[in-house]
Amino acid sequence: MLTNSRIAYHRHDHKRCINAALCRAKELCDARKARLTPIRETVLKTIWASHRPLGAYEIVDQISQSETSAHRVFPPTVYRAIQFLLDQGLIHRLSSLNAYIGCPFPGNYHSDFFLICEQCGSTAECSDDQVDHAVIHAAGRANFQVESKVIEIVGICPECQV
Amino acid sequence: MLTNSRIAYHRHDHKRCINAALCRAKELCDARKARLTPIRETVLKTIWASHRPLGAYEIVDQISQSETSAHRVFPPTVYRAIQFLLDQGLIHRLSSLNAYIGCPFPGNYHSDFFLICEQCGSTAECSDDQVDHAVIHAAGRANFQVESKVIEIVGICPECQV
DNA sequence: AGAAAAGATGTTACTTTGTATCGTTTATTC
DNA sequence: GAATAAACGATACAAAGTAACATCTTTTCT
Ligand SMILES: [Zn+2]
Ligand SMILES: [Zn+2]
Ligand SMILES: [Zn+2]
Ligand SMILES: [Zn+2]
Repeated sequence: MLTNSRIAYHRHDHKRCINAALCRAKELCDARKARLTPIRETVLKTIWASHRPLGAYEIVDQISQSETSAHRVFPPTVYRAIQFLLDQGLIHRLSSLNAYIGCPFPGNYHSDFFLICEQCGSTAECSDDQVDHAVIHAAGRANFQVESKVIEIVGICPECQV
Repeated sequence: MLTNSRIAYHRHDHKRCINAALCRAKELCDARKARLTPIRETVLKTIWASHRPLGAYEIVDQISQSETSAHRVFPPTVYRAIQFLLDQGLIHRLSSLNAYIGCPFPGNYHSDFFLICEQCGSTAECSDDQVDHAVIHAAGRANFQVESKVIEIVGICPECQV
């Protein structure tokens, strides 16, 4: 099972997460000749501010209030950056929260699911063959051909358990 | 595996689905001393008009335009009915679509997931122990304690496959 | 039966999330 | 360097969901 749960749910040097994510994003965009423009990078950095999913308008507010950005930023600008980052697989959308979170393993194709802590909000991403197989097998019994899946698990993370 | 996929994706006498759902709803609400009021029943019937998930405002429009309802119905009225039906387990919400669908097996506790056809929109509900176990097991490896899950699979239903 | 409490609905106004559109700017291509 | 494509700024709007309050209905208690 591929997961960032060991990091996401525990004390760690989060600057390294941010740096790694930004570096990897540049690499991938370079390789794909996709343009990681300043706003797109700012949005990505804002989303990576923590391991908690961030709403689009929270991103708008964060960026508008930050020192670095001279002027206010408008929703369509942020949504366009979000769309780009989704297309590049650099972030994911959590449907059950209407929020966005950075992908810890972009590039490597993975069919992922999310563990969302209802206490602290921290969210880990996982990729597990057994879950995939179970879903595809169950769908197959209904003669249903799987294209994509949304799997979002809500519960209590190791740090928040008594 | 418990599922209504045999029915939902194929020609069938859908009036029986509707009748069964309404009957079962009355039974359950009676047993629980919950009040299945006229609006609540109308909303349930409207959602059960097909096996395709229906948005809240589509429900508002359907009911407002129907002969039977004298006057226009407002969003909060519908949302309150939706909340009641969700609480009673008579319908489910599909987060990835912002839409609602009738539950084919209310009463029996089931941890369910959905197979959403991207062609025709028809959606089946499934409940499968292997999927449950795979998810709980994967979460367990991250020391994550599962409370609830959102599993929505998008793909092609048997009828829509070439 | 009648009063009081609880539950449900009607209505207005509002919040949150996400887009269509159009004009302008910046980068790429020829 | 002109033409084309891509990205951004800004306004306005659509879609999904809710807060608040008045009114009406049902249930409960005396
Ligand atoms: Zn981190
Ligand atoms: Zn937690
Ligand atoms: Zn049916
Ligand atoms: Zn179909």
